[in-house]
Amino acid sequence: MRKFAYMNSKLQHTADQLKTLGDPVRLRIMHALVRACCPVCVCELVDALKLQQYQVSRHLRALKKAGLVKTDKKGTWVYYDLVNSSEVSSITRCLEDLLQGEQCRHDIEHLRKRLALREDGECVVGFVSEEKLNRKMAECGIE
Amino acid sequence: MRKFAYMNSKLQHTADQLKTLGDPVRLRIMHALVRACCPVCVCELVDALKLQQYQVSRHLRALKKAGLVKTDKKGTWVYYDLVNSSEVSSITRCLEDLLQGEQCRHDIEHLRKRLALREDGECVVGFVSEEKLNRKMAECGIE
DNA sequence: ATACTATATGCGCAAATTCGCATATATGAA
DNA sequence: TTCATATATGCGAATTTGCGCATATAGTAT
Repeated sequence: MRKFAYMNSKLQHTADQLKTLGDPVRLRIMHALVRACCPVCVCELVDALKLQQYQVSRHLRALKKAGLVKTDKKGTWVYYDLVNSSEVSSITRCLEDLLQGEQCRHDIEHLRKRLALREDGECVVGFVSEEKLNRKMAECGIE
Repeated sequence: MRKFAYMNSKLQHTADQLKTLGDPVRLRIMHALVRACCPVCVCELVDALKLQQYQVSRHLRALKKAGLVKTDKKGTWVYYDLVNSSEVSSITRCLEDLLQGEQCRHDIEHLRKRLALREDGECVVGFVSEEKLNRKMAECGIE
């Protein structure tokens, strides 16, 4: 970002947030967090979105810098969640409108399977293969 | 924008729109259009936002490319207005939330004065000085 | 201590964006 | 035609961004 007269103003802050959202991967991450309705850790997002770990990590950092997500570290795992503010709520409401329909359906489906691997609501495995995911789902009798 | 596997998808389209909005000047333009509740021409925006003509023109082009605004040419004047779609409505609703309060208040105030110079709802002057604007407002007994 | 795993980040390159300046285009008037 | 005005845009330099690769950091377990 360049220097503007109104740098650091709320207007600039809002612009930064929207600009940060202006990326397909970050939209997918935000959408996943909205739909998950709970904090999600990096490895779960990596599996759900089928991206490289460094990609997810870096995009999450951008979202955090923009004040859109917050972190909660639990041991080795870092859980990301939407910031709880009227500002971010307005944005996520808009995203739900814009991303409705078929968009990101695969992400949400994969995320659902991945979250099923949790124990006591906590992530207990790292990056996981597609096969393991499906095996686990079969075991649980889920779909 | 770079090439993605999902280039040209609706997801990319949404990302493009949000990215386009991720600029203070473009936010001010969008906000002005929302508040104006009517098509506004370039010279009116230039006066309202106190920016260079080429700046406003180029930002408007970006907004148009992103499918956020549309144009209606009447003689030399080109009127810009918000695109009428559920998509854009969702976005403008969000912007109203995010930009509420003191933000862009000056823009709206200036725009109001500038629109008072219209005759029969049409723009009849080009770029106008601050003094002329205030004189006209005084004549009209407005404010 | 070592090994393993989850997450974060430094580096470098290529592509994209922004901005100011100048100028082009287009419409209307004299 | 010529002039004036409203709008759009080509150019080039500086900045920013996204990505891949490799690696660093940090927590856990043995």
